[in-house]
Amino acid sequence: MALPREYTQQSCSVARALEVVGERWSLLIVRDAFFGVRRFSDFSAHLRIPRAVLAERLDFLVGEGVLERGTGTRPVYALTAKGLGLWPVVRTLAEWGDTHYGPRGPRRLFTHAGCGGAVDPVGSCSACGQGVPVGDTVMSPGPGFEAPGEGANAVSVALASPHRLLQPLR
Amino acid sequence: MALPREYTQQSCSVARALEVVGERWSLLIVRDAFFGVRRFSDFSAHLRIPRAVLAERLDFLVGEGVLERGTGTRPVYALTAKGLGLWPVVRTLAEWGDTHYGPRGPRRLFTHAGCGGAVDPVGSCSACGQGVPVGDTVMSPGPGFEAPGEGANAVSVALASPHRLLQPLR
DNA sequence: CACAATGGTTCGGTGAACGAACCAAGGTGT
DNA sequence: ACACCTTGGTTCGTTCACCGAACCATTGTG
Repeated sequence: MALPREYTQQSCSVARALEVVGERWSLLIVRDAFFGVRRFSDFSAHLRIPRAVLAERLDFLVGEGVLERGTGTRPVYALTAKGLGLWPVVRTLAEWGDTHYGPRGPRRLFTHAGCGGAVDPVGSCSACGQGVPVGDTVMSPGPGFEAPGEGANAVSVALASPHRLLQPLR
Repeated sequence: MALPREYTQQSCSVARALEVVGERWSLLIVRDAFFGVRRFSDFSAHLRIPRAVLAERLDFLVGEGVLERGTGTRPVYALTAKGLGLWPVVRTLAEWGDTHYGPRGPRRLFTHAGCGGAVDPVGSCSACGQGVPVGDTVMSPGPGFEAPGEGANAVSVALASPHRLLQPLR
């Protein structure tokens, strides 16, 4: 009963959510999916995560309806509508991390693709006041961003330039 | 180097944040701190967490400046300003959990202590439009709330009625 | 056709989480 | 003042999650 992902005694939505995304690596996989990572090998290369763990996590997230897997032997993984709902979680975590562990300011900036205004964690544009869908959000390197070094993987390199969220990397 | 809480290869604020709060039980401890839980035994009773794990987590969160510990052999634990910054994370997680794993609607409602308006995950009051500090937020049972059963611990019982966030339970 | 890329799966080792037991100090009641 | 209870831990042996290395089958490319 006391399975490592579960919080069986908790009658609480935070616990229910953590049962899905609270395991080690899960939220980083979800984050990468928002950034447009789609392929097993790209998740693996970017996250430097053991392949067995990645496979298990992807399976589980697909099973919970957070991600969906394309067909074939070379499937792509994409966030479902349910998975898209995790953006405020990812974003608020990033903001907190930036504030307290980002000495040079935010690593990523998020702007509205249409008007260029800053998009807040729950998706409002500071310039035009509209709710901005995740897919209309452009992510750019911020002042705290560390450029990929020599020999960095292709995903890190691709994510080092402005890029729409959810846009597949390839 | 590949310590279980760390994500050493990640140049990312989400990863930095998860290094602090991403371990099993940490975010639930933080959640409970928002609810006003202050004592070791109360965290232990409410979370049903192994005591060694709780002690280690509290130590770590204190070390990271998320919580502070009072003096004496019976210390109270309270969120620091840094810890308070995690409220949007906790709240957005709860919202996502409510949406997808709460068949009867939200388990908790959050209202502005002054005017009674609904408070959104980043702290805006829907009635008066003001930013609402966490401590001015009243948490009440919502439609999806499950009342504590027979023999439930005192913390669950205390949290079953409307209560200001951060207000110590005792 | 040969080789590389891809998406896994298996395996043994290490460490985290677990429940049970123990312990020292402080608090409370008689 | 003393005995007992409560509190906040700490220790310990067991189980399992995560890890890195190795292996493998299928597909894609030159």
